[in-house]
Amino acid sequence: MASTQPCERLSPCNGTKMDYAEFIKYVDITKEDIYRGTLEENRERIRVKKEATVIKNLEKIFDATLRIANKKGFQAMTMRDLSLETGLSMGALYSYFTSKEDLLETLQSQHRAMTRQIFEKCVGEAQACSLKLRAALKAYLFMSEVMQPWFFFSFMEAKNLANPEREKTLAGDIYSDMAFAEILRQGQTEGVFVPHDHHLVAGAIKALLQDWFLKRKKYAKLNIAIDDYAKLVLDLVEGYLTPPRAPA
Amino acid sequence: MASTQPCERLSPCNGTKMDYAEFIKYVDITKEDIYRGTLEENRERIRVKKEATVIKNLEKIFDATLRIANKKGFQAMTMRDLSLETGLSMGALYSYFTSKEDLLETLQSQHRAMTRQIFEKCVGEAQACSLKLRAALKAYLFMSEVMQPWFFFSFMEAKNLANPEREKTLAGDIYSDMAFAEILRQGQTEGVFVPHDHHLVAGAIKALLQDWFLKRKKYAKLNIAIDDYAKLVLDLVEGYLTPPRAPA
DNA sequence: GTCTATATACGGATAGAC
DNA sequence: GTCTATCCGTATATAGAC
Repeated sequence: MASTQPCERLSPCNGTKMDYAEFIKYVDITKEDIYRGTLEENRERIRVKKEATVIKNLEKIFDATLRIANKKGFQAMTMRDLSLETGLSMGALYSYFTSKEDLLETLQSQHRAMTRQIFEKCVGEAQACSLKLRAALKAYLFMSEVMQPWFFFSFMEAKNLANPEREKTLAGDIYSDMAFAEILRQGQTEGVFVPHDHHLVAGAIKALLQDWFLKRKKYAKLNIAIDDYAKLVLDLVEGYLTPPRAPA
Repeated sequence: MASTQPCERLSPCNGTKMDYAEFIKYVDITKEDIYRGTLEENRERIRVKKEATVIKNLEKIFDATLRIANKKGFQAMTMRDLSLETGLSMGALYSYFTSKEDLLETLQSQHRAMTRQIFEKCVGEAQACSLKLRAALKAYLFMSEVMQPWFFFSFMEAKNLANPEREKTLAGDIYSDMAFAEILRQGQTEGVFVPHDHHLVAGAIKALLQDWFLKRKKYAKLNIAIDDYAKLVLDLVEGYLTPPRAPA
């Protein structure tokens, strides 16, 4: 709304030095945009009219669902659990979605929309391959931290989706794999990285990044900060991709 | 039974060159021992007497459970699904466990017993740290391949367990983390590896290894062989732990 | 040991009052 | 918009025949 110049907008992509603190601010802005956007799309299914009410309750419902489902699984969560946790009655819940499965799909699609949009914005602008790699890596990692419950949920419940939705989630996963692989390919072409299997290394990067949101508690217990973790992954990958200095 | 000398037994640990093919033979031997052992332990709960029948049906039940649950989740699997898939009636099923939850726990404990025993046997004998690291890494990876459904199941359903069992599974996970960390610590002490955070790097190794059983289909589609994957992980980790050669 | 038939309860979903 | 009360299918688990 405020007339800000483009350059005023935080731009985490242009920096190899971006850390998590900077990233948070950037994401909080865009997350609301996306959230509101998705609600518009799904407006048909929602019987409640007043927008403020919808936003408030949907957030309650999403939060509660993620909390319960990430503890004992979405299937094991009953609508009565959800009713208790949100403070909304069964009837009220069902005015925000048509079925339990519908709720699952909405959550997944919301997650896809958020991640894809943020990820693209973060990686898009970067220039040199090595910077691009760092930008993509941090974008994914930091995103998974801000939205940890979403990432965890999406990963764990992906296989339980029915087919049209299952494919979409899979596609989203492949998409980020491809994004990494493409950066690697480009880097190899330019001679910045040593020859390697792009898809294999891209997969390894993703595996390392996903571990952060899959085992968040473990890392908290070990007192490992996210910026340190980002550095480890970068060091591992760059050590592999960057040729050891030739003897003088 | 046959009087074989100890040295005749396959010993995958002594080799940096061990590959997957060798490993399979080794594991097939021990897996049956363990299997039979666990059955002895749980004998009380099982109402069926004839041992051959028990073994045959338990294997059917375990296989079917893993197949169904890994597709749509253990909670979503009904006992009728299981009855259909095994060819056993509901009544027959319940003579092998007391409840659905009991089945879940039996599976998890069976998995813990198998992995722990094999892992220890594989790592125990190795000597130098760098060899030990390779042995442990391959032991875990190859094990997860031979018993992929078990590993996948255990990972995905861990959070759905009730507390006494949940703790045990967590402990098993920490155990292998510690095993790696201990090797790393020793290696650093001996000056073989550069200084690093043992637990952090151990976690990274595990993350890479687990990706193999979590996304087996992806790797199959990419035509990546397990021995190649082992090499990638080793290269990544050794590149990080081993100092770049000093300029001549 | 395994089957069929069934008791019992629980979960998803809705109707209709407020 | 939200609640309470309730319907109905389905899931776990068992009883008892063979």
